[in-house]
Amino acid sequence: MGRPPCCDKANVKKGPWTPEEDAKLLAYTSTHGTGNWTNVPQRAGLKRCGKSCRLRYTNYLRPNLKHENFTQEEEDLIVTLHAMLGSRWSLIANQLPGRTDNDVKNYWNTKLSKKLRQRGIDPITHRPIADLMNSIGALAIRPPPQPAPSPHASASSYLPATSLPLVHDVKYHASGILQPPPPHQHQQAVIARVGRDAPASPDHGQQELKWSDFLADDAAVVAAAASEAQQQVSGHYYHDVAAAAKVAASSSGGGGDDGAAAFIDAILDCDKETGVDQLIAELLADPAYYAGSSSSSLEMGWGC
DNA sequence: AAGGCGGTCAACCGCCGGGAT
DNA sequence: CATCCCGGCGGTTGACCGCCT
Repeated sequence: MGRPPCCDKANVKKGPWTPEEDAKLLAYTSTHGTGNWTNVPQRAGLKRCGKSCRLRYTNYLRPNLKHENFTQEEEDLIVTLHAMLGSRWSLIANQLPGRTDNDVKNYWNTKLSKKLRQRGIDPITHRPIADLMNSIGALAIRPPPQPAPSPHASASSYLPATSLPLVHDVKYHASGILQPPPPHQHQQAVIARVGRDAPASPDHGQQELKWSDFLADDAAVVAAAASEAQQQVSGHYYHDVAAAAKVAASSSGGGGDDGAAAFIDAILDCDKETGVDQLIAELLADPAYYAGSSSSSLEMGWGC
């Protein structure tokens, strides 16, 4: 059973907001602030649901919102963050000052996902569609699971083949939109910006980034994925995040934004708990990993 | 000129987490 | 501890607009 409606639907206006309604809402919020949305319609003289008022304010009327088109830099950041965070639009929007989660979500659904598809990238996994098709084909003909690996077996046996790059996926889609600079510099620059570009949080009701909120879920997914070596796609996704966080941590020099730092710390903690940190360390030490990544960009035809 | 069609985006819906009681 | 209520979130819808035939 879901929550009961927050207001009497029969007496509530729906649909597009009129300039008069906007003016009333703005006048109210400018003098009384934005607390307790349930009471706002009544006090502001609006026949709207409180929820509708909140949405109108946060998505359209709120000060400092940008209403112009997304810049190339913003596009790049959205794609990169989507690869790391998935459809956690509010988290992504937090990294784009003046943009709302609704803005980012709409822009992704209407423009960016298509753009990626046109470039041969699957917008859900952020991997080359050709690689995905290869993976599906490989899974279909893969022999039954082998007995448990020996204690000396390389951790990379749990990881995707080198033809399925890990953290480099971030570079993939980013460079699909931007003119790609040299791989490692670009990769670090984009990821490091997640911390640097955190909003200045002009109001006192600063919304603290809760990066760790989603980590538990992802870690659970990863743990399951790690236990099933065949489930390479989801495992791969987590490695993207963890490895990207390591890159960000190493490039940030340890200081910087609290939210991003907490995010990175939480990921590193998860790494230790799940043993993924060991896997990544071994992976990064494997020359084949780099060889695989460099060829992938060329395969995409974007030529660095 | 008009109807069809697809793209865009504001707004709504229902679920969830967390604080208050 | 259970329940209620609120704010927040992601997914979805539908109105509007421009382009094409």
